[in-house]
Amino acid sequence: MGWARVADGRSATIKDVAAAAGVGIATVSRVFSGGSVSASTRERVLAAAAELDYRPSALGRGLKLRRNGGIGLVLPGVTDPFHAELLAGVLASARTLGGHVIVEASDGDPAQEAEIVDRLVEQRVDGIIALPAGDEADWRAAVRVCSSVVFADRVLPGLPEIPAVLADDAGGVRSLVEYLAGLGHRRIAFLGGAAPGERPGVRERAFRDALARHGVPVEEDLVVAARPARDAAYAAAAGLLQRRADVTAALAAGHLLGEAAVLVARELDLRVPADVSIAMVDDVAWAELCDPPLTAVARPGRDIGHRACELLLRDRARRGRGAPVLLPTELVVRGSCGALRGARR
Amino acid sequence: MGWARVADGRSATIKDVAAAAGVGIATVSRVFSGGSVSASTRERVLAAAAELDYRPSALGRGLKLRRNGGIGLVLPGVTDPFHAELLAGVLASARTLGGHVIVEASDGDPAQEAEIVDRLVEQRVDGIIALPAGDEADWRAAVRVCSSVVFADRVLPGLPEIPAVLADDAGGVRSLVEYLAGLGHRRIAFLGGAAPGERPGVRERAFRDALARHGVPVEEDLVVAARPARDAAYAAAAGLLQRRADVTAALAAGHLLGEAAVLVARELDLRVPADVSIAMVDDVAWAELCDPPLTAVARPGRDIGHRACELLLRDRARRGRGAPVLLPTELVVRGSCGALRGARR
DNA sequence: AAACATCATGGAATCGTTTCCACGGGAGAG
DNA sequence: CTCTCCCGTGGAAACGATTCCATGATGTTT
Repeated sequence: MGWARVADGRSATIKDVAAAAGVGIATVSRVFSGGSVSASTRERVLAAAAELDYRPSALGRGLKLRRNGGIGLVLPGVTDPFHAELLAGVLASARTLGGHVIVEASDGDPAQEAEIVDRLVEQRVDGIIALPAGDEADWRAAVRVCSSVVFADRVLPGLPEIPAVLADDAGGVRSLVEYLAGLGHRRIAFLGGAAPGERPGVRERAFRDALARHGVPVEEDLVVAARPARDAAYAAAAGLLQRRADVTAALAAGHLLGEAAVLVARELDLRVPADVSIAMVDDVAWAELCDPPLTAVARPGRDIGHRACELLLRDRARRGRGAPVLLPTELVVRGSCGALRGARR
Repeated sequence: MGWARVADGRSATIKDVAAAAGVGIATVSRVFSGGSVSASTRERVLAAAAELDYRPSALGRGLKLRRNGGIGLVLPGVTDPFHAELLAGVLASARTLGGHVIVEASDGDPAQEAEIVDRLVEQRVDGIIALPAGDEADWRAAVRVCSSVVFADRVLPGLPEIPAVLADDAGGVRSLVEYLAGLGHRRIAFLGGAAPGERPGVRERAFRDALARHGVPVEEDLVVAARPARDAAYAAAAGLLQRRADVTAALAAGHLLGEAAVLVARELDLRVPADVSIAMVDDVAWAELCDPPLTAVARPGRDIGHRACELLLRDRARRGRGAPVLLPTELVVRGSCGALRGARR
C-alpha cells in the first residue's frame, strides 16, 4: 500500500510523466512550476500526468530548492483557547501564503522546546513562529542556525533583535484598571503577579503603573503571585479572598486566574458584583456564559498569529527592524463589575 | 541570514562533516542513522559535526527514503475545544513516536478539504488523520493515492474500510437519556437533530432508541434540527423553549447547542434545573463554571487523537481490520438536571 | 535574402541523504 | 601457517525535483 503506482510498483515521478508525454523532464518541470511551455505541449504533459496520477514530490523540490516550504509553530499547548486562536490565525495565514505548518507543543518546558526547535531545523522549515517558553541561550543558538524566527505573544528580554508580534497587554490592563477605578474601586487586587524572586511581567507592571497614575498606592498584599495553572490559580484566589475581605475588585491576569476567582467567589458565597467585582485578561468563550457574564480584556490571538505569519513569510525584508508589532486589545464590559457603594463588610 | 554556514556560505552537509572528520560520507551517515561504526570514528565524526553545527537534512533523507516522516492532520478547525483536545492527543503521540504533524483546518468545507489532502500528498506525509468534512468521492480518491488514512471522531458511511477511532457517542447519549429518565423526565427535547432532508446522526438515533427503550414515545416536535453553529443553535433553542413550555429537560447534542440552551434559558428567565433541566454532549471547560454547573457527557478527544496516531504510525499491521475503535464516554453529573416534580407550567 | 533575436525544448548537473557492494585487515579455526 | 569470516570503511548509485546551457526552429529586421 502507499502511493499511486505505475507499472513497476512505485509512485509516478517526473520521469514517468516525461516518458509518457514524449517530452523531456525539464519540460514537465516547467509545466508544473510555471516556466514557459507551448500550449500543445502543456496539454500533453497535463494529460499524461493526470493519467498517471502524478503529484510532484515536495521532497525532491525541497531538496533542490533547499527549503521545505513550510513553517514551524511552537506553542506551549493547543488546548488553551488563546493559543488555539493564535494557531488558527497562523494556519489561515499560511494557507493563503501557500505554506504548510508543523505544529509542536512545548508544554512550556524549555528542554522540550529546545528539542522541538532542533527537529524543526532538521526539517529545514522556512521559519519558526514561537511563543517561547524561556531558555534564552537555546533560542540564541537556534537563531544562529536559523535566522527566520518570529516571537508571538511573548518575547525574551535578552533577545530584542528577534521580531515579535504582541498583544498590547499593558494597554489592556490599564483600561481595565481605569474602568474599575472609574467605578469607584480603590482596593483592587491583582491575581497573577510574579513569584518573589522573579521580575514582574508586563501585566503586573501595567497594573502598578495604572494604579499609581490614579493616585492609588499599591498594597503589596493585594498583588498575589500565581502561575497560570488551575491549582496554583485556585490557591491564590482562595488565599486572597479569604485573607482580605475588604477587596472590592479583583483583576485576574489570565483566564485561568479568572476562572479560579469566579469559583472561589462562588464557594465563599460572595455575590458578583455586589460583594466583589471580577474582571480578567483574556476574553474566552465562557466569560459570556458565566453568571454574571465576566468583564474581560479581549486579546487578538488570531490576529497575532496572522501577523506573525505574514511577518515571517511575506515581509521578510521589513523583519527585525524596530520595535515589536503591538496589536490592540479591547475591553469587553459585561456584568461582573459594579459601582462601589461601600466596603464589603 | 538562513542556516549555519561553512566557508562557502552554505549550511554544512554530510560531505563537509566527512571531509572534516577524514572519513567517507557513508560513515557519517551511519553515525547519524545508527549503523555500526567503531567508537573512535564515531567520536571523531560527532566532534566534526558539532564543530560545523551540522544537522542532517530531513529533505535529503526523505527523498532517499521516499517518506516525509510526518503525518497530516485535517480538522474542521482548531478553536473548538474538542478539536483542540484531539489535536493535543495527536501531537503528544506523534512526538513520542518520532514524527512531526502538519495541521490543516478545513473549516468543514469539502472543497478546502480536498485541496488540503492534495497538498499533504505532495508533502509525501506518512499518513493522514482526518475528521472528514463530507465529500466521499474526494476521500475515495485520496485513499487510492495514499492508503494510510485514519478517520477520527467521524466516519463517512460510504468508506467503511477506512480505519477509524470514534467516541462512543451513542453510549454517551444513552446514558444521558437514562439519567434524565431516571430523574422522572418524560418530555425530553433533543437539540441538534438532522435537517428534514438529511439522515439523522448517531446521537439522534441513540436518543430515539434510548427513549423508545424506556417506553417513551418520541415526539417529533421535540427533536429540533440545528447545525452546530452559534446562530443556528441559538435559534433552535429559542424556538424550542418558547414553543414548548412543557419540556422538562433538554439534551443538547454538542457544546454549542448546550451554550445556546443555557443562554436562552437565562433569557427566558427559566431556572435551571427547577424549570428545565439541561444536559449536553461535550464536557468543555465552561460546563463547570456555569451556574449551575452543567451535566455533560465527556468525550475523550485526547485519547481519540492518541489512538488515531498510534493506529497510523505504529499498528499499521492491525489497521483496517474490523470495526472502528470505540472509546468510552463518561457521564459527568453536575447540578443542571433535577428530579421532576411537576410540569413547568 | 542574410543575419539575428526569440523561443520552446532536452540533456545533464545538482541538491543531501541512504545503502548496496567491494575491499582490506585482524582474529579465530583447522 | 594459511584459510576463512567478519567487521569497519569508502565509493558510487540512486531518490525526484530544478535549472543552466546548448540546440534547433521560428519569426523579424535591414
